[in-house]
Amino acid sequence: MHLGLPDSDLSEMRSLHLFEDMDDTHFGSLMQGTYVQNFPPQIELIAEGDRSDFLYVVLSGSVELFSCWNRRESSMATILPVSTFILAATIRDAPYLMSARTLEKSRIALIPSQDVRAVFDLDAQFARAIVTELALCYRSVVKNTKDLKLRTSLERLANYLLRQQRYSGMANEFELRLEKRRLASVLGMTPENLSRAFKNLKSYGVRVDGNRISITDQADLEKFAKPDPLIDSYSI
Amino acid sequence: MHLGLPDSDLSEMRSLHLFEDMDDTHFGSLMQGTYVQNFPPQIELIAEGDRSDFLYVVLSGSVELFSCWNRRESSMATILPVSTFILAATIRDAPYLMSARTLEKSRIALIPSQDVRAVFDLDAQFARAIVTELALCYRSVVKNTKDLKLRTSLERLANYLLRQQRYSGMANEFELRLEKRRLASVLGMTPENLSRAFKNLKSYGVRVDGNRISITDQADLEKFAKPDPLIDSYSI
DNA sequence: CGTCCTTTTGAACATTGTCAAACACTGTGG
DNA sequence: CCACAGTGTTTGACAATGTTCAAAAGGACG
Repeated sequence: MHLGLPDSDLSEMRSLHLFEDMDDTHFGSLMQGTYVQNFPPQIELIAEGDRSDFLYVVLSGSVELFSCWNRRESSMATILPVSTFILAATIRDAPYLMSARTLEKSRIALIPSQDVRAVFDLDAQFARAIVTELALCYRSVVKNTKDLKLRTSLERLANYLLRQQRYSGMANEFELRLEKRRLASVLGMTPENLSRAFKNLKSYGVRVDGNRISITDQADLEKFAKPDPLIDSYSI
Repeated sequence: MHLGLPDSDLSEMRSLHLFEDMDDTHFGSLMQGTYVQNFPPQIELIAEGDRSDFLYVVLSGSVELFSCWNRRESSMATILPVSTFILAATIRDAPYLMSARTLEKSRIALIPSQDVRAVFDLDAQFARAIVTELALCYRSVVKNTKDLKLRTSLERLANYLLRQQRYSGMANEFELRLEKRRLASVLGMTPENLSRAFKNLKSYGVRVDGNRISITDQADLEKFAKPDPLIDSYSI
């Protein structure tokens, strides 16, 4: 028997772009089959190749999307609250292309994929929101591809730091929100190479102390990194 | 004064997945502002950063999507008839992330972006088709990212050849449909490196004669390439 | 035939990955 | 409190991979 979600979860879900403008009834029927669960860290939520039975929403904590091939693994993205993941597989009713694991203790909602597809056909606002969201995801993957193909690993790291700095309100000092080994994988390099890359950035005014980064010469770092809105912006 | 499109163009556009199931009236109003043009080879159709005023459809010929940063250029995709490109930018009304140029003499339709967005809200079938198409595009970029991050350039080339072979009906001999320098850029390597990579694949049963590829030891090549549907399939 | 462009080749170089070991940090259990 | 194991990070030496530059070879085309 399904008991329904707590109001706090419901209102949090409702505030997501994806569900914001949709009809109350439709939101209700979407939530009917939805359940919310707490997961400990390092739990594998889905494996690539699995059938896409659910659309996932991270309510708190964080989730890593990663992929494997031939005993190699690569970190593809980090999902922070509140956002969905694995939307495209849900839409296409196709197997997941990426695996997902919790990075920390996380509260996660699972919405049955077939309900998402059904409500899509009923609710034009919801359809509009899904398309907008999906187009954003698409563009963020394209930016990532440009980052990978047009930049060296040192340039990728420099631009990553500038993006994180912007995220932290342009402070000269901020914390890496990712383990270094995971950051290395995100940037498409080995941990050893990342360690050396940090050293190389010293000459452009980057100090590193554990997870604490300080940018001592903003102009110099930017001159080297050459950030570009068509690669490094979040929202455009 | 707009004269309307020739019937042959109209029916070709209509046969696109994107427009197949939509209402006649809506298709008509979408086509009203659309015009079709023939372009010579090597014409730059759009530049990254431009406002996304049109959704493009390649009716014949071919188009390369590419990106630039810091005087470097990378080939992102090749668009073959009949398909659209730059859909996500159109949906989000955001600047293009990629530039596009014709590779050969091409016939191309331009649909005003605002009309696409307007008809999206009127026609549920069309909305559904756009989401499905966009999800497919998203997944193909994700696969490309996995290819780039999880494989060496030699492995990428080997799997590219296997994909092309499948595209050519599993023939043991087929033609590269891309200039080698362009293929190198698509695969994220230099032309020199590609040339050497072809040589290295000799030991896995790959013969190269100009643009003609023959695979003399299928099993051996596959054993090396380890193709994976979650990276190398077109449609899943 | 000469010109332009692509492709190939060679050699030097730069970057990145691998492996092994040292180091640092964390939390556990004595 | 300390010793210890476990994990993540850094370092060094080396190997593999990829790039750059220069030059030669091959094709397409006027």
